Amino acid sequence: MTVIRKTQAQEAVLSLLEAASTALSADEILQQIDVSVNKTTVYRMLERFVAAGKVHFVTDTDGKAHYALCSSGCKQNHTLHNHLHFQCKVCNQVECLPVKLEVPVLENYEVHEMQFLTVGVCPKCK
Amino acid sequence: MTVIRKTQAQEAVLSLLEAASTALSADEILQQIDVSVNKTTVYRMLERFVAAGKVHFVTDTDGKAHYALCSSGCKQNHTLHNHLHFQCKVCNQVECLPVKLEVPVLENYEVHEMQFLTVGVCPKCK
DNA sequence: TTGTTAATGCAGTAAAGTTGCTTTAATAAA
DNA sequence: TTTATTAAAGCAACTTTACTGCATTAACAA
Repeated sequence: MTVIRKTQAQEAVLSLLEAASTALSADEILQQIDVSVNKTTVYRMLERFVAAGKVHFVTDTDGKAHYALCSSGCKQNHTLHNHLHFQCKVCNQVECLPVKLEVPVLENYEVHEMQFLTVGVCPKCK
Repeated sequence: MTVIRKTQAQEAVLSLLEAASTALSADEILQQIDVSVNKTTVYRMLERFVAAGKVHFVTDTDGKAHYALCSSGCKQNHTLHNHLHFQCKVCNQVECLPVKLEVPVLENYEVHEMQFLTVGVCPKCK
């Protein structure tokens, strides 16, 4: 396994994700970050974090990916993220909800990941 | 409500979706359709079908939308599609699974839609 | 048969993300 | 502390998916 180096950019992105109350898109990260980082760098970084199991993402209905730190309970069953996400149609933010869904075993299927998304209007935007 | 007219292109897309065993992307529809239809037309058509509740879609992890006909059991609880989908990492196909997930009521959230996606390797590709 | 307007086609555009390649800098080794 | 290695960053060009505006065509109701 290749080592992940402690760079200014990576630390900045990680602390952004830590402080965030919602799952951030690459775009949101680029807007909110206080150090100068290239777009490609952010994408590659997130890719590494996901591969390392530090971060997971959900793709919203518009096809945009939103990234969030993996919490302790986040991937209980191996690397599966069986918790619910919510996408607000008004503010376009996506958040992880502390709600786990039970999924029956899918005979003959090999399941690696899960992305459970609910869509509507969040409490703030109602 | 505006009327949906019975055009050659729309009938062709609908019968493609009917015959399909997987949820089709706009691209797959364009490749498989036997009449000459413009890309934009397909997108607008699908948009209409979704608005009319005839069709639903799931966005895969890569951000691409896959469309499937709504079956009778598809939207029992109003317009929610609380069944599971499966995206195969090998053949990149997405299918509707006859598995419904129970979602607890989300206090203070207004839920309009759901997209439940599992990702891995399908029986055919194993 | 005709008028209305839903649906189509075309061209151009936009957003999200990726690729190839070079350069920089974090870290291990000397 | 210096040097070597290579992970990470930066830049520019590109791909894919999808959308927009506008002109044209063709369902279908009257």
